[in-house]
Amino acid sequence: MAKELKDLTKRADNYSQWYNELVIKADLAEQSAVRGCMVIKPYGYAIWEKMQRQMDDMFKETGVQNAYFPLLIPKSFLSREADHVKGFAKECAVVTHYRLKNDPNGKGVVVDPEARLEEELIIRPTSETIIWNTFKNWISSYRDLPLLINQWANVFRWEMRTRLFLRTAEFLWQEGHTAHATKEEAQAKAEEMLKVYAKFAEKYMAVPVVTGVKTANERFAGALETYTIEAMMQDGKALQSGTSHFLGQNFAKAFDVKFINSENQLDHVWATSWGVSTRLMGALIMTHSDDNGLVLPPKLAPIQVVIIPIYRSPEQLATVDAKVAPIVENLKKLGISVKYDNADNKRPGFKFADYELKGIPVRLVLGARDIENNTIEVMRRDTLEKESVTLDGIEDYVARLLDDIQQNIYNKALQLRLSKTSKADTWEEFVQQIENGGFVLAPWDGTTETELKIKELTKATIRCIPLDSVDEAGVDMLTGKPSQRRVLFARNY
RNA sequence: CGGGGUGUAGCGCAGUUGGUUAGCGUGCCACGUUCGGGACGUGGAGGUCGGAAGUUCGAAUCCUCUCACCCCGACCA
Repeated sequence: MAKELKDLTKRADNYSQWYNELVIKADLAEQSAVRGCMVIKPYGYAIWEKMQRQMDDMFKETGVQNAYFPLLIPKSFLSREADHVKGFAKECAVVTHYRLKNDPNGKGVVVDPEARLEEELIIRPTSETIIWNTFKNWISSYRDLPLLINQWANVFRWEMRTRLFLRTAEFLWQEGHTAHATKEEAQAKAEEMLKVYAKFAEKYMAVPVVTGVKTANERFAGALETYTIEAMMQDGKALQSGTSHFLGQNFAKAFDVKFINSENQLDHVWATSWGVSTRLMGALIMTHSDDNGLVLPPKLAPIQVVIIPIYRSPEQLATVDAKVAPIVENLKKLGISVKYDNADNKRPGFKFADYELKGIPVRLVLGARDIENNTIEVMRRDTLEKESVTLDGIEDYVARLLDDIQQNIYNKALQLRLSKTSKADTWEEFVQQIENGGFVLAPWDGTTETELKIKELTKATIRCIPLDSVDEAGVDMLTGKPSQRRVLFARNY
C-alpha cells in the first residue's frame, strides 16, 4: 500500500485530495452520512484529546474556568446583536418541532405538525448570544469581574461547501468568553489569549505562526478587533488557525450586561471571545505530513515510541520480550508513552509501514542480531533515518531524540515559511509571487475596497497585519495611494 | 445555488453497441510455508450493480424521475 499511496500523492495535484485519501486510510477520520459532518476515529481523537488537555492547562494558568452552555439557542437571542447575526444567519440549522409520530401512510415516522415550537431554536453556530444572556445574571458589580469562562463544545454551521477538518459542518472547539471592567483590560486579554494560541501552536504542534490583526473586512462578526494566528501549509497556502476577538461593549449593550464600577457608576462590561477548533488537526496534518503518512510532533503523539520485535520462533520472541520489558518500563518512568507491538498476526514490514502512516515519532526494532550485539535499531519518523544504537542508556537516548524531533519539524516548517515569504512593491511582483505560492508582505492603502479588488484579481486576501510589522512608508501596489506599513497577503484555505 | 464528475463486495476499480450464473485488485476467514521494509500457496465467505418507475423475451448496460457524494465557484474557522 505504501507504493499505492506514493502514486496517489504524485497524482494528486490538489493538496486536500491528498490528505483526504491519506488521512482516511490513516484511520483519523471519515465522512459520516450527514452532509459535511465528520467522524473522528479513536486514533485521531486521541490526538485531539492531547491537544485539548494541553490547551486547557494553558487556559487555566491565565485564570480561565470551564463551563457549559446549551446546544439550542432561542431564535430571538440572535436578533440582539445586528452585526453578529448578519455573520451567521446564512448558516444556521433551525429546530422547528419537538416530536415525531408514526407515518399515517405506514412508512416509518414523520414530523408531527402539531408539535411546532412557538419559538424556533437555533443549533449554536457559536455561543456568544446564549452566554451573554447568562452573563447578565452573573454580573452586577466590579467585584464580579473579570469573568473568564471557557467552553469545550461542538458547534454547527450549515456551510455551503465543506472540507474535511478545515471546514466541516459540525466541529469541536473551545470558545472562551470574558467580561472586563475596562476597555484596556479586555483588549489585553484578547492579546494574551492570542499569545497562548501562538505558544501552543509553536511549542506543542511545532507549527510556526504569524500573529497579527485582521482587517475590518476579515473581522469576526460583532468584533471591534480580531487577532489571528496564521500558519503556512506545505503548499504555501495560509490557514487561519485560531482567533481572539476584542468585542468592545457590543455584546454587553445588546444583552444589557451592566455593572457598578468602583466609582459607584453603572457601566457596560467590556468583552472578548477566542476560539480554536478541530481545524488545528488539519493544520497539524498539512504542516508536517509526507508521502509515508502523518508526522506527529512528539508532544502530541498519542504513542511516542513503538517497539517492534523481530523473531522466528516463540522461543526467540520470549527472549526479545524479556529484553524489551525493562526498556518499556524505563521509558514509561520518563513519561514517554510507548507501545510494544509483539502481535504475532502481522509481519514486521507491515508494522513498519503502518506506524509510519500513523506518524509515531520513534520506532525501535529489536531482534536476535541486536541482542547479540547489545544494540537496537532506532528510526525517527521525521527524517526516516535509521541507526543502530547501543542498548545501554537507550531510554535517555530516546528522550533526547523526541525533543530533537519536536524541534526539527518546527524548524523545517519555519524554514519553509521563511523561504516562501517575500516582499512585493509593484503589482507585477505581487501577482508573480502570489502565483508562486506563499506569503507576500506588501504595502496596502488601508481600504476595504482595495482589499476586495486584490482578492478578486488574485484570490489572495490580507491574512493579517502582523503584530511585529514596523512603520514603513510606501505606496499601494494597485491604487498608488500612500501606505503606512506592509501587510501579509496569501491565498488561504 | 451555478459549472463539472462519480455512484457496481469493507476499500479501490473494470464491465455500459442490452444477452448465460456480474468480474479484477486489495482486505476478510481457514490451513500450510514464512517473518530485519507492507510475504506466498491452496481453499473459502462476501453483491437486491445508489433508489423508484418504465421500455424489452431479457437491463449494471437504454429512457424518465430522484437521492447521495466528490471537485471548481459564491459563504466561512
